[in-house]
Amino acid sequence: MAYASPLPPAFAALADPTRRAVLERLRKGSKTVGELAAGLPVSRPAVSQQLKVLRAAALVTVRQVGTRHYFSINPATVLDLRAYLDEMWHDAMGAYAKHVADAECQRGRTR
Amino acid sequence: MAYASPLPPAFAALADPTRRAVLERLRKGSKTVGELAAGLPVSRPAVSQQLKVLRAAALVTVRQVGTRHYFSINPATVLDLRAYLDEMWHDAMGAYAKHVADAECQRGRTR
DNA sequence: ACAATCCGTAAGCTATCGCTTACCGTAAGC
DNA sequence: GCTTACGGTAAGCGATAGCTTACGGATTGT
Repeated sequence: MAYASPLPPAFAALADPTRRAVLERLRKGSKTVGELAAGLPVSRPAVSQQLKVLRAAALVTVRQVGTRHYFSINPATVLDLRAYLDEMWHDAMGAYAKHVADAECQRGRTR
Repeated sequence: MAYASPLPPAFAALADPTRRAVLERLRKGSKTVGELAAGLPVSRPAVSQQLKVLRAAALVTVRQVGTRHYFSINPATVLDLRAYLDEMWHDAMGAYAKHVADAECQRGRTR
């Protein structure tokens, strides 16, 4: 519990291919806006806008050095998303086990 | 590795609030379309369309009994998403550690 | 055979998303 | 002080997402 508030924007942020491509390029370390845009098929302002979304979702953080803005992945939010999916997986497995058990019980009764 | 192909639609599917609400109601066990729609602020066809998206993303499975369609969470895909985020978290932590080490080295050199 | 239940699909509309171009502010270098 | 590099923001546009209503197909029960 207590994962309600900040996660929806994070999941929404992960929906866009460009944003996922940005995150992929940040996995190995921080990069500037220009560096990111150079390796992507969209313009620099587009990357800047997507970084704004990623920052609002707390998926990345910025570190400014002169005029350069170095963006990095925020591991905490990634961990929160992972935990949310972990709980969902756990619940789904539990529900599946219960379903199988019920079916087994049903077979026993009608045997 | 090997998580490239099916995950993008799954992440995109998790972006919509209605679809996340559907998944939330499936955590405790399978439900029919009508049952899901009854607890949501949208129409039944809307739920049906969202279930189609979730099914295409392999996030849910269907089990048909007569005219009823029981939907359940597909734990395998949830696990795949979790693993992807796990790797991303791991890489991001590694990059951060390397960054800290470099900064430390830099301080030592200029001291 | 007929009525009722359950659900998927088609058509259409509105809102939002993501991109581009153009512009402006800020910090470093000569 | 002026120029150059770097990047955030505004305006505008085309494409897409998600919803609604209306319809049709399939199964169950009488």
